[in-house]
Amino acid sequence: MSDSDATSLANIKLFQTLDEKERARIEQRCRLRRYRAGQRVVERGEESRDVFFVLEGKINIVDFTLSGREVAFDSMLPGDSFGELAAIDGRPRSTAVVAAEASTLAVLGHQDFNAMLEANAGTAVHVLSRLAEIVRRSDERIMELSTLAASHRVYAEILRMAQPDAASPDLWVVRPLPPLREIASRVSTTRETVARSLGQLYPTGLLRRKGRNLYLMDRAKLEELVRVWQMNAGLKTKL
Amino acid sequence: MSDSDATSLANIKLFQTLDEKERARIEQRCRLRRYRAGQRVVERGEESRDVFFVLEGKINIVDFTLSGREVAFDSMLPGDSFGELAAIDGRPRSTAVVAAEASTLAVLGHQDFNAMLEANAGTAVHVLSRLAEIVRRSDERIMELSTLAASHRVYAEILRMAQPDAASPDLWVVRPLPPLREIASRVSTTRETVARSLGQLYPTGLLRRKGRNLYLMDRAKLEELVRVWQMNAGLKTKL
DNA sequence: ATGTTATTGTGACGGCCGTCACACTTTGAG
DNA sequence: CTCAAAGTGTGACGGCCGTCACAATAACAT
Repeated sequence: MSDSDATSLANIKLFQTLDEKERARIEQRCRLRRYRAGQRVVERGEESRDVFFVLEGKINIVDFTLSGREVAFDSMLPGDSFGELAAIDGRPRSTAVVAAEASTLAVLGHQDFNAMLEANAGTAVHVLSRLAEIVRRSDERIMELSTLAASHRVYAEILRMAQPDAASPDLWVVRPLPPLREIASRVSTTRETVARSLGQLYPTGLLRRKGRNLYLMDRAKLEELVRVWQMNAGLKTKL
Repeated sequence: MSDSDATSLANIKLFQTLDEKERARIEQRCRLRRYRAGQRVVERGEESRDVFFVLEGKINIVDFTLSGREVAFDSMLPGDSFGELAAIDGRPRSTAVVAAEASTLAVLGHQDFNAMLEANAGTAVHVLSRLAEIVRRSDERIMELSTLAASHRVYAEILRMAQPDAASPDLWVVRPLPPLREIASRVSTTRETVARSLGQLYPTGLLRRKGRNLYLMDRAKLEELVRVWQMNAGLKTKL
């Protein structure tokens, strides 16, 4: 079985410190499951405690308000894992999980997972680091929700998504720009507000949109925008 | 040294699975530090990686906006620990830490802390559980900030603070009610909004205030209030 | 008591943004 | 190409709530 095989755990980040033999043992304890785009993997409040590893596809960690609005928490790509919380503390699932596209997952029971943690300090440290990263990101998001106006949260999210352009230096690009509705759910606002926020910056030349590409003409200036302005600091008048 | 001694780590939750000898070894590696009320223990962005254990007092995990508004994340009481994040992932402090009252802390260097994690699976699992709890709480707060109006976040916080009254059953009480400014910083709003939110419920009889006690006359109904109403659902008209 | 300070209640004002509505554009399937 | 479906831009409206201001009350020392 090659490392690029979709049925192999070799590419899962969590297992990088495991030796070949240990990994094979865990692999035997896993079940493979395939999901179609849009299919629910986990429901909020569920009692299952399995841990999942993404082999192929894209998985979204989300939650829903009573009125049906979606709040996005995270996205998982091949190599990532999720579901550790319930396995660790035995409590119900805190969020739902949806397959964003057709995906292949490996599923490990919580007993096997916890046994692995106890037997292998390296893996436990990996999980610790991962949770630490999640806590930091959550804290940052709470701060953004508490202090930044909606449009600035949009800009902050754009900055996080942007990558340096292959061709020209100093030019950053979000490619492909996801549907505005998705950006909205990541920063807890509406797609209309996202559209208006971006629209406000097109005239200034800071942002430029071409099809599904969004170019950041001056990343530093955009960062400045997000950093300096506080909530209710008079957005419109300062533009 | 007795277990109730303020210089002992015996009451620290993290160490509950350590045997006496191991604990004594860790204790030797700790330094004791005292803080006055209001004193900063850790600054956001700092490069230190020490882990702290609360022996006496009360410690607040907070962050500040550029305009000086405080955002409260958590409070630590004797037996609790904090600062694990930086020790685990080696990155700068994500939030500030302030002594809410005169406090005594034990401080452990990150090398000692990490060595303990590797040597003692039980303690590692404790830390994992603790981080899992933090992640769940953060997710809940993000959901609240994303979907609940400010006044409902206030009610949700009141519900979290309330304890059953010793005397009469079915009566819950927040005792003592902290300054409204503190509640405001926990749910990311202003003290004025907290005052108005509580004030809205006094006439209904759901809440009743006597000095520094806040009585919840009907906990179930208050929970219903928080659960059912969504943001912008027309608060005033429905009261 | 009596002053001093912290805390609380409330009014007024204004802006951000959620909601609804609808036209326009882009995308993608057949 | 053609047409349906998805995505986007924009206007109008209204309410929540952050901000400022100030009075009233509580808390607490001397």
